[in-house]
Amino acid sequence: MIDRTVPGPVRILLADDHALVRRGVRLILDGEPDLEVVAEAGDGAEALALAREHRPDLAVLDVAMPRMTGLQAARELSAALPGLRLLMLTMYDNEQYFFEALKAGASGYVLKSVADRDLVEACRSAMRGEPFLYPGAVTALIRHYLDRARQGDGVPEKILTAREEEILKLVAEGHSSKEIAATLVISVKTVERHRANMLHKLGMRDRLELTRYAIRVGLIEP
Amino acid sequence: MIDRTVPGPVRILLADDHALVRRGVRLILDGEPDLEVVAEAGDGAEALALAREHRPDLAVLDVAMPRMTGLQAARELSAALPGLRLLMLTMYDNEQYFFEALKAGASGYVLKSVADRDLVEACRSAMRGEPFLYPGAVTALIRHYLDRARQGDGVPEKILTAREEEILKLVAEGHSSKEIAATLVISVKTVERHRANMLHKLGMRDRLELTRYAIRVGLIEP
DNA sequence: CCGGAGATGGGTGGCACCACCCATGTACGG
DNA sequence: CCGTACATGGGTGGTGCCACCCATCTCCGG
Repeated sequence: MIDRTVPGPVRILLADDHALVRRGVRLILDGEPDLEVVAEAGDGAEALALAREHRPDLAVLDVAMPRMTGLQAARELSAALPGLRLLMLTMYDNEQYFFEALKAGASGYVLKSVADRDLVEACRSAMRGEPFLYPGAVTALIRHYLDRARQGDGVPEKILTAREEEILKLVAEGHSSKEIAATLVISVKTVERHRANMLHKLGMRDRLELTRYAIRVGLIEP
Repeated sequence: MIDRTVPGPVRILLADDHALVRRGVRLILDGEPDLEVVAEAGDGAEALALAREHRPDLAVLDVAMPRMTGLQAARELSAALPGLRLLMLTMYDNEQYFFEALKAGASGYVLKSVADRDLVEACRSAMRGEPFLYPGAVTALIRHYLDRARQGDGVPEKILTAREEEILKLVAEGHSSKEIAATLVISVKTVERHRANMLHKLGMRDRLELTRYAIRVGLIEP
């Protein structure tokens, strides 16, 4: 554990599939004396590898990345490097994914559209162990709390399981049940079973609606 | 017209809905002595207004922006400010889109994923009146040229007809052929005919791909 | 230790989608 | 005035999606 009483700069791992965004984030963060980007990853898998290598203090992760999403990466990183702080960076102000991010162990959630204003502060908050919530997230949090208080029931519950999300991603990318079954080495019926469960859970009618949902929540790009 | 024989820095209008991307692009461009960002817009409409106000030499436009897409903005800007150079910035390496950009009057097309490397060079190419094409675009261009050379016909022209676009919108919103037929007061077969024509034109396989296409080009929201 | 949740797999049937085939009418430009 | 593009409509057949039904196995928590 790094001795935070005599702090050097916070060592940051940056993961985003767009070099341009990485460049912007790096310039913003490296402009601060107490923050330093030590590694850049272009996808979730690379982030995981680089985190193991560089042991950063903080990981700033894009939610939507190829191969492994930022949320999956966050879960893996949490498990692999327990002391690591996590900050999610996203294009979409989506309530569901905001809660997923918190559950995946993220300390904060910053919208790309306002990131130039909030990002540095979010990093510092994360390192102090405090959550950082952009204003829209606070609104979502309050609305969600009120909703549950009104209905009187329990925790937000994860809408989709990890396996379902995996299959949703493939469905939304346009793969047929047969293709997905081949990819995951399971039967077509199981793929259809998962897809049917998702349709039921989300109150949707077909894979087209699932696709738009996946795009909305940032699981895939159009 | 500015006198390019005694050039000051190229005055650039930057339009992207993500402040973070704008920040990155601005830092990259302002780091060059011959380039200067004079205005930033968060969407296409704002870009149009700022272009009228600042009369920049070059506009760097994100393809996907809220309210008015970069392509729409490019067309409007071309019409409003004939001398203006245009450079499109995009997340998607999509052939169709790339040709739309060229048709909208863009001098170049740069992928965000490689923009930190290519962007400055693309700006200078645009100001010299030369096209800038990232390698993938060159490949697409050659393939397209060969396709047309083989078939012996002319310019790409408008991809979809007005009626097709109308039907695409409904398809992408998730309506079935029967519903669309009822809405437009035509037969189911005609709807299917139009849809099949679109699939053929765009080289796609099913309505799911059509949906993503519609989202990409800003015809509908996810 | 048992119940629930999750992942796995199978069968049947209806319907939408999609790829082929065919045709007619209109409008516009060479 | 004729060809081409566009919109219209019909038929046939294959395949995938989706809604139902059924089951087994594992894992975790009460």
